[in-house]
Amino acid sequence: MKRKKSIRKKLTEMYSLLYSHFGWQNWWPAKTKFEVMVGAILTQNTSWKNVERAIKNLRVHNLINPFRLHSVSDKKCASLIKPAGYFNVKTKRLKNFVSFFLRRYNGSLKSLFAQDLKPLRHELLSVNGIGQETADSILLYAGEKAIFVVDAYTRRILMRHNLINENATYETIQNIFMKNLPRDVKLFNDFHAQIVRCGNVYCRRISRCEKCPLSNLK
DNA sequence: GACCAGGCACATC
DNA sequence: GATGTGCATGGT
Repeated sequence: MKRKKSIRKKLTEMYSLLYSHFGWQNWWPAKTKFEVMVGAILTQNTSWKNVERAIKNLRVHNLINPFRLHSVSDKKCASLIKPAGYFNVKTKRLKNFVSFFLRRYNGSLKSLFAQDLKPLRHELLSVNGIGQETADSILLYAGEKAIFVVDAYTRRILMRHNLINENATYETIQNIFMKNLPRDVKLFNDFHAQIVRCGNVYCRRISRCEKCPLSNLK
């Protein structure tokens, strides 16, 4: 109980320090919910800068739309998302996801996100190319469901502050946030955004960095 | 030129 | 289950 209380305190303090330093992050950086989902796939193991170029290309060709993206050729799609890397794999993943979205929900965001969190997460994970982080990004940032996204930054920051060890699983890390914070979509949204911002702006290593707003975190 | 980036699936042991 | 590997561009 004591342990749990201290984790809760540490997380709260962490968010408070980040928020004071960076301000509200206004995530996810996308124009539409569908674009959030596309971006979530494109950003797999890739820097956001490169994803932005890919998304821009898709926008120019009017392909940020499930029906049009579904009918474009693989070759064309791959050429447009090339800057995001892994373009052949990601073309397949985008197509897999869009096929699922059209087949199961007729391309309707409303029906997709009318589903409850748990079954929808399960469904998303059954799509080849959508893993836990991608599914959770879609659920939180497009679906506005209260689930915490775990990524490389999240793992690193928790390790840096001794809240996990290096072999902690995705689920373990996710539970640290989910079980110690109020289930608040806005908080989950901005907390994860702050973590990414902090990782991008300051150090990317496990060791602490002096400029980091969390450097004085006890 | 090496190393890394907001992963994931698949093969192999 | 754990561990290794392929996928690929662009920045540092």
